[in-house]
Amino acid sequence: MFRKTSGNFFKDVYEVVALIPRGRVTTYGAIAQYLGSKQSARMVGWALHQEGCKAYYPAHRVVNKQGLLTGKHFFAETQSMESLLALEGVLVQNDQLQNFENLFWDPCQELNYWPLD
DNA sequence: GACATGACGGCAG
DNA sequence: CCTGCCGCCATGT
Repeated sequence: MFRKTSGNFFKDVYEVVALIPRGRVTTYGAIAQYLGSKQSARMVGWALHQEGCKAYYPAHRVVNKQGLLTGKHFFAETQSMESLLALEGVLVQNDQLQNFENLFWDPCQELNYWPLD
């Protein structure tokens, strides 16, 4: 289940993102850590770029460690991250998540799995 | 097959 | 406090 990166990195990212509860958000680093490679946060963002812009899954719930919407630029204006998040009750101001630490959803914690690290 | 790049993050200077 | 570099993995040229 917790298979490491074996070409399924995208799949794993997709899987984790899909598990993000509505109205909550997570970070690239958190997902990367959950996948066992906390240092490959870049890959997470890259993975989202592959399928994220298609709006097939809530990529808008994934932000950077600062709670900043770094990827909003890749969303269509009609479905901007801010709007989508706002619909879920998540307040965003100037690309910055409000009350971010309270909305933060850590897969390692919520999924009851802690990497051996 | 090699080099450059990307929605990041942590640490060093 | 701010700037810069390295690491990580997969994709594109």
